[in-house]
Amino acid sequence: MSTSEKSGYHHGDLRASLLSAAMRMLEDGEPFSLRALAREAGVSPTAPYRHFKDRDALESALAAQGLRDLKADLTDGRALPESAAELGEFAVAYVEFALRRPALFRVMFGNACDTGSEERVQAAAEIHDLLALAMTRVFPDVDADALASAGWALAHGMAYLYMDGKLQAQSVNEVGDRVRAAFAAILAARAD
Amino acid sequence: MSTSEKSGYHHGDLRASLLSAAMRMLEDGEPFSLRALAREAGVSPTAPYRHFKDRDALESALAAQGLRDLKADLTDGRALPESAAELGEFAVAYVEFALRRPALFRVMFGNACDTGSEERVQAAAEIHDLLALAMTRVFPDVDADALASAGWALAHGMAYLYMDGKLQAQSVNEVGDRVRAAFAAILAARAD
DNA sequence: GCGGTATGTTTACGGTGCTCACATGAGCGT
DNA sequence: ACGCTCATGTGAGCACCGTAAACATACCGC
Repeated sequence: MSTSEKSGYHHGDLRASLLSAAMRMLEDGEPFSLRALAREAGVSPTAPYRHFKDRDALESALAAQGLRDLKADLTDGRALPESAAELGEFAVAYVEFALRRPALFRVMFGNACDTGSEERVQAAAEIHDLLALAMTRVFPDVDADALASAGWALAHGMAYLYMDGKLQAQSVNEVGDRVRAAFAAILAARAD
Repeated sequence: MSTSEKSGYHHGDLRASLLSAAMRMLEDGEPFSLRALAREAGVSPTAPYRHFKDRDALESALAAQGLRDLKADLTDGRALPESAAELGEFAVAYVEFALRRPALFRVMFGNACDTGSEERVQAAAEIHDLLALAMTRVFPDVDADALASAGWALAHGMAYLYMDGKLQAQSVNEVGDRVRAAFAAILAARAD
């Protein structure tokens, strides 16, 4: 019945077990290996290959899940931004997601994502559309593509700079403040 | 005399050979391993450990060199930006560096850089100062720290998004145009 | 019940980073 | 010129990794 059911030889729901073990390891900051996942699931080292062609395939599944989680973070309990301030909160949520689950974030964005995984490209497209929609809602007058790229890049860049320690802050709250401040500052700057 | 001098047992300038071999591999897109570097230098697999404590130490040396190269790209043959447009060119140069040498760029920025390498932290600080200086020159009226972070994050984010295929373009020139457009768009957007 | 197939196992290969004990030889003080 | 020392390079070996091929099991439709 449940995923914890074990019938001896057959695991029952190995694919899901592998994914959730991988997710847990990513969030615990442990590096994960296919063999470690197999160990965790109590299964032989090569069993994962029955469910994933190779490591990349498993990572793509993780990435897709992560992208869906990120989208949920950005939409649940929050209306689409209507003002610059709300847009800033959007960015804060984006960066906080990255800082809360940095290893997952790297898996989600940190490679060329060569269209191999259908669910992954779709999840990525949804994020892209969501961000573009948010930007154009708030600033309908400006070149939509360029502005959407700029907004995404700003949040994405701050996420990476804090994840990688190039920018530093005492707490997650402080990071949030800095992200808000950065958004406000660049919107206040006038290109004359 | 030159570094190609070999006296049999002793290599002569192994440290430099390892670094330049690693740099070449990074730029050729090959993944590099300490053992591969040793092979390249015609030396035993463990010889590199006489010059680098571990892989991270070697990567830190590469990162430091990369950061110096990036700084040179941003300063040589270019005055410090005086206008928003020149600031955009600054960002374009930053992104083009990342796209020209993506693997190196990841080594430079893609980890927590735990202050282990003196030359690395200094090189990183110089980049940081340079970018902050550029931003505050152009926009002296706005919160300097926040604006510097925003400008850096914008360029950094665009670099990553294009490197990782989340944004796409036909050519490097087109990427440059998009970066300029993104800068222009966000500077044109008004927080009301 | 039977057979095909999805799933898991075993064994094996070549690669990795890294450690430790050992070999070499360049440079220095005498 | 001699001999020591110590930086540099070697070799064997460990524990891992991703992946492939051949084999074992047991679930499911006929």
